[in-house]
Amino acid sequence: MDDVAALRRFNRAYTQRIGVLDDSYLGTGRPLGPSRFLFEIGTQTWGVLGLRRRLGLDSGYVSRMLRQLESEGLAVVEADPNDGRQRTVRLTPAGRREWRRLDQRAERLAQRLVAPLSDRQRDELDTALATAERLIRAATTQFDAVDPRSADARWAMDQYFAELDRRFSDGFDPTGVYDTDAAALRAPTGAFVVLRSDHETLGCGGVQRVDDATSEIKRMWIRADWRGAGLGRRLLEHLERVAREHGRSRVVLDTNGSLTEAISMYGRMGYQTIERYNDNPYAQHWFAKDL
Amino acid sequence: MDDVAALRRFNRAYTQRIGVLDDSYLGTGRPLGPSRFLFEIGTQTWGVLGLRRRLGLDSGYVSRMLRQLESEGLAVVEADPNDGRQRTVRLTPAGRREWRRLDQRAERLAQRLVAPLSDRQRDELDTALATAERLIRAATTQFDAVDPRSADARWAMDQYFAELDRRFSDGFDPTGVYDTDAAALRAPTGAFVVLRSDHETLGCGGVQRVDDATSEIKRMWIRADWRGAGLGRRLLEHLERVAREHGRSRVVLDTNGSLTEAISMYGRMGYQTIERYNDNPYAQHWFAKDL
DNA sequence: GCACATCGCTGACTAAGGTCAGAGATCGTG
DNA sequence: CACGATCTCTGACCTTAGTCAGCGATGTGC
Repeated sequence: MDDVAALRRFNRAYTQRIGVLDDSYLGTGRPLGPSRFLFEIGTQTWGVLGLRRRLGLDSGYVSRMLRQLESEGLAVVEADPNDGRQRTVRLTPAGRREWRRLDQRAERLAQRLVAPLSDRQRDELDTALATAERLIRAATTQFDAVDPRSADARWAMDQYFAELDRRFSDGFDPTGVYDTDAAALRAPTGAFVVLRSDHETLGCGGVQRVDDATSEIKRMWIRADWRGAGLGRRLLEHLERVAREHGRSRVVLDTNGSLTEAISMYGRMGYQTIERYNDNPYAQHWFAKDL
Repeated sequence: MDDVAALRRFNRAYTQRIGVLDDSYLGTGRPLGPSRFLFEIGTQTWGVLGLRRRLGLDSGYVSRMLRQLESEGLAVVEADPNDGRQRTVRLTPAGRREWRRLDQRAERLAQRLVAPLSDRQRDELDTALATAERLIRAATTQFDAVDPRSADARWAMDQYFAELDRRFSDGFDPTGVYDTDAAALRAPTGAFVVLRSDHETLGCGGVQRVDDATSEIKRMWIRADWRGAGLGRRLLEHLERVAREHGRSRVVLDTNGSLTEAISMYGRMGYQTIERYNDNPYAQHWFAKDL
């Protein structure tokens, strides 16, 4: 298996050198942990719980770091107005200054690192790293089952509907679909998943029951700037797997003629054109696949 | 300066995920330090001093780690036969087994990471990472002034002479040049530098005095598999800088007609053809540049 | 053969980074 | 309003990773 040799070679070469970027946290008179944490807070107000989950840190450890940042006047921790158990954190002006300092340190280190390269080489490096980042993020994108009424699901669906509205010749009217979806795209007979990378939502999709043997795939959407990274294929495979887990032997879906990329993907993935099976006014093509 | 935005974005995306590759050292029932050290020893016999320098570790810390590896029967530490103060270390069969285990762990982690990608995407990732690795290593290559009689210098010159022998139509006879170079390419009137990346030597080059106003550039060589990464240009600039530091206002050099890449680089770098200035039997072109 | 440098080892020490259990406050549900 | 669940915080504790000074053995230059 030489598949991953390049990855491993790169990793060894990289961590030794660019690990230096993390050293930008050093020499700030503050240990690495709190520095990194401060940097992660950045300019937003975060729920402490979410931040902790994202960084995978222990509750006690985070609490102590917050006390330290507070005592240095860099951050303020307040109760979450919606949930008195949770707390939120944001940087004070002094904290933001410190954040900028760290940011500039990292910037300078990065610049010093590429300084010996020619302009053309720097462009080449930019391109290579952007490509690698995209692929690595695509590879590590998570498919999370969520409630269709959750904030993430709602956001993704809104993006999806907005795009439909732009692309369909007569626009798209989402009236009523939230409620329908909320009921249909849930366990035990349905599901809704969002694609997540870092704290970004990259896409969504759902399945719902048609009859005991059949599920319908709905609301499949990938963010425009993430298309072509293979996420659509993997999402479709994922939803088919979910349908199988629901005991179905067949999936169906409908689509509008303007969604050409989607239509060609369905073809590649083994979907066959079938007769109209519903009265969706926006649908112009109907597909099915045996699982 | 958006120059380094891609680098920084990549770094954030990468370290969070591929940092996982370093976690392959974890769960071995041994702390990270000794594991990493064991892996670094690998299949060779190393001088403890060299290993320590390479990894930048404290003498006491290393000593303790060696005692631990010894007590677990993974490594043997012996006196260096050439220097009773120094010690050497190598892995026992059990140590090599442990090394293979770590290697396989990292391999599996890397494979799992890229598993969701299609074959085409994996190829794309390989290419992007190989490009990035090459550029990053090129950018961080060190130019170290060394004695021309040192082992590294000797190795690089041997490579260089072997290549000349292959490329010159009548071959190349290095008899006597080692002694001449040993005298000429040294402080205070000369210099010899080797290009290093990790523990590899990627190239070499030297300058020697011609007269108080003039230095000659000699033995410029870049490893064949590292050409095109801009190292030649940087080496030439480096040697010109050294000549300036020696108070020279002009550099000269000679070359053989078969070294076409070198000749075109001299042209790009502002060198002008001049008359024969020496009786080097292999030289067919002579160049000069005012500093 | 002497002075001095170098190398490895040991003991003593430290900071960083983190884990764990339990207490107290608050929320959601019936 | 009672009950269990959830979140934060604190105190106690631990390992890891590393530093530093000094000692003894060995090498190098004169």
